[in-house]
Amino acid sequence: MKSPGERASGAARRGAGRSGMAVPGVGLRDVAQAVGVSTATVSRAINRPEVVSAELRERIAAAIAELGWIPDGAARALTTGRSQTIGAVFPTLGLGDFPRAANAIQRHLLLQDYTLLLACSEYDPEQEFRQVRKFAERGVDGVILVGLAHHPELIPFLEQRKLPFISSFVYDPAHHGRCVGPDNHKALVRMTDYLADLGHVRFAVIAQETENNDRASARLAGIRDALAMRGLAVRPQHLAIGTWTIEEGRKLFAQVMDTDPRPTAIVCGNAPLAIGAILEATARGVRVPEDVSIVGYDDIEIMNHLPVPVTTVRVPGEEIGVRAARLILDLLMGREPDYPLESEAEIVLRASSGPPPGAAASPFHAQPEG
Amino acid sequence: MKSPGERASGAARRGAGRSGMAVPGVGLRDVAQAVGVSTATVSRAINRPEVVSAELRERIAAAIAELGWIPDGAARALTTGRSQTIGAVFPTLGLGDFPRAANAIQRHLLLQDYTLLLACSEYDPEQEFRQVRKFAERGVDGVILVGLAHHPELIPFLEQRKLPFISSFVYDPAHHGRCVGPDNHKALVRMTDYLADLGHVRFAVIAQETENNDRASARLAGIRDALAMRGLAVRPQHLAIGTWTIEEGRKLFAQVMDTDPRPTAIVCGNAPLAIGAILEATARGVRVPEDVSIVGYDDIEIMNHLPVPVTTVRVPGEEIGVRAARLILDLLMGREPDYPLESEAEIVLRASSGPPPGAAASPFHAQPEG
DNA sequence: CGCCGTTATGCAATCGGTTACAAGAGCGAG
DNA sequence: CTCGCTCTTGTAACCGATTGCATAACGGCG
Repeated sequence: MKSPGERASGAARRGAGRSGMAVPGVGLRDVAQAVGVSTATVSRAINRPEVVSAELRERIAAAIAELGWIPDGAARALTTGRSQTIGAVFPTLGLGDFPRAANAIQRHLLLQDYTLLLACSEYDPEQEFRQVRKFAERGVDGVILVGLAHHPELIPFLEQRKLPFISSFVYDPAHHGRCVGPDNHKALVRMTDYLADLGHVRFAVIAQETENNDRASARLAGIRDALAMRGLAVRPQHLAIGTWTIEEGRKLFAQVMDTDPRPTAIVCGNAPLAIGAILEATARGVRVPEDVSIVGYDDIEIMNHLPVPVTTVRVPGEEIGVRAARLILDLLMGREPDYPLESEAEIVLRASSGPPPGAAASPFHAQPEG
Repeated sequence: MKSPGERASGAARRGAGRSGMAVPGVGLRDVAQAVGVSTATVSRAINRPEVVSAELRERIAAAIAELGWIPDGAARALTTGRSQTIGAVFPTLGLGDFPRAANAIQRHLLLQDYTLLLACSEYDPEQEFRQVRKFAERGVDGVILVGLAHHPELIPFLEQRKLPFISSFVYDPAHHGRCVGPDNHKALVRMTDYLADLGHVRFAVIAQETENNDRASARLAGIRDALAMRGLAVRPQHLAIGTWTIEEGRKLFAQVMDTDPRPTAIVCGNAPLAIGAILEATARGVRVPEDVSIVGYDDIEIMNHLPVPVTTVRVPGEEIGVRAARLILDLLMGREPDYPLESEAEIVLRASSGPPPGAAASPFHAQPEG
């Protein structure tokens, strides 16, 4: 047996070599040996260059480049206790601003030398919890969730393990510092007010299932609360709940329009539903906005290009993604965030909304408040 | 100094505790101690349950649940040389079937206890390479790329490190076993043949930049080759290259239609371009397909719901995702894939394509070949 | 000329599991 | 009763980096 002092160099030590290593055969030891210094010095040259003499630093850098060495993340994670990794669980990547935000998170994390682990829950809290446990196992340093409603054991799990986490796509003052996004309730209050100010009184709502989806639920509540302020409410037959496909939007549009009295304004809870509603309307010869106003949520590109461009709530997905990344890192480092956590959900006015049928077109009807 | 034998239990040993650990204060040692066995036994109970007696296995499982222990991925990765992690670099998540495929990959990997690291290259080979290097640093066991065209150093880098990798969304017999997806060339040959069989001779193409994008480039080549077989070609003024937005689709549609002679068929290289073309056509009062046929690529939901439903190439994103996940794992394990690697790109006929203006409508014109 | 503070570097323990090898227990056969 | 085999479990080295502490080199100062 060799004494500890005379360990063979990495390259020689591992024969056929385990597969799966970052750089088969090249380890920190080999770099150290090549330069003629200890591994400690090489390690310091990487992590705290200022404590290593300039000349040595250069020789080490040269050797690293020469050997093509890449530090082993697992070993590093083991000693430092940080994996430089953040996990995010999104409901899906096929809806609204989620892909944009995911991309933004990933890009921003990379700038700070962090890597993103991404998973989808498909709106199922069980699955979300499973994904988060997997992340914990992989040793993520923090977790980005979507929304505030989760599996009952999820938050305790994260807290017990002291894993920092934030909620995105949602802002709630009660959770300040732990969430970034728009205030969904406020956004739909404003949208509803805008429509009501145009004179609408018969509102229909086409929205996603609100169970396990606090954002959808906040939007619905926003509509209801804004209407209630004016003594109005959504008739049961004007409330249609479904998924997030265009197909569904068409179906639900038909459903709420086949009622008496008909609604004069339809608020859609997500982009595909709004697209479906608009397309079904044009297909049926229902004029938008003359016969019925239709508004959506999420301003994806097509909203502005449909036969009738759609009035919608614009959620700044890119901004939310970047802030989510910043916030989780700040939380991790114990820094105080110095940027707003609430994103403004802007109401983008387009042709799909107008005064209700029969109302005198006011000369200045299309100005939303604030 | 303590002798090795009398190491304190994990919980007691670490005082204030490093942050960032999966389960602060609970380690394999604590589980072992709780059950009164060695760490080796606990480890075996997890990894090779069959060698541990049933009774003990149960007590260990109970203790693990009791203590809420989760194995530390970094430590495990360090010793085993595998991180149970796969990295994927997609061009973007905002186009076509990419989100669907990403989701499918992730879901399938999770079933096999693997975790997905996801990044986007934004069609920039430099960035793709950077992301892959980052993945190598994180110790991924394999890499899933999109397409066959990459940074010149990317493949050598992966090969040098013996990192298994595959290309997705592309099938090329020359790379059999290392790619999954449709044959882009073949798909567009078929689409072009279909249009030519309808009687079209003046083709326009609206497509993405082909530099750094071998799939777009294969599609373009498919169109050209199919036309050449009939002695036809795309006029320079009928070839418009752009990005992948609806806006761009509208612009390029206008561009190729403002020519003389006009094309009678327009082949679009991706979904947003096709959507833009269709919408611009209806906006301008150009009748589809009476005045011009328009076909697309990727069958995302909206293609079937536009004012004129779009004939398009359906790429099975879900299937590609699942197969990509399977293939990279098979490669990793040295297993032979027992499922097809080439995905059929189906041509979905819809209302946007028909005979060219002036042609006698054949009674049976809309049947594509095999 | 010797003492001491700096600065640069090396030594070796350590992170938390995994696994080769050793060792003990139990059992049937000779 | 002993030998040898199988079945379980324990011992301890090891993965590849990080980092507290020790040490060496150097220079300034009294």
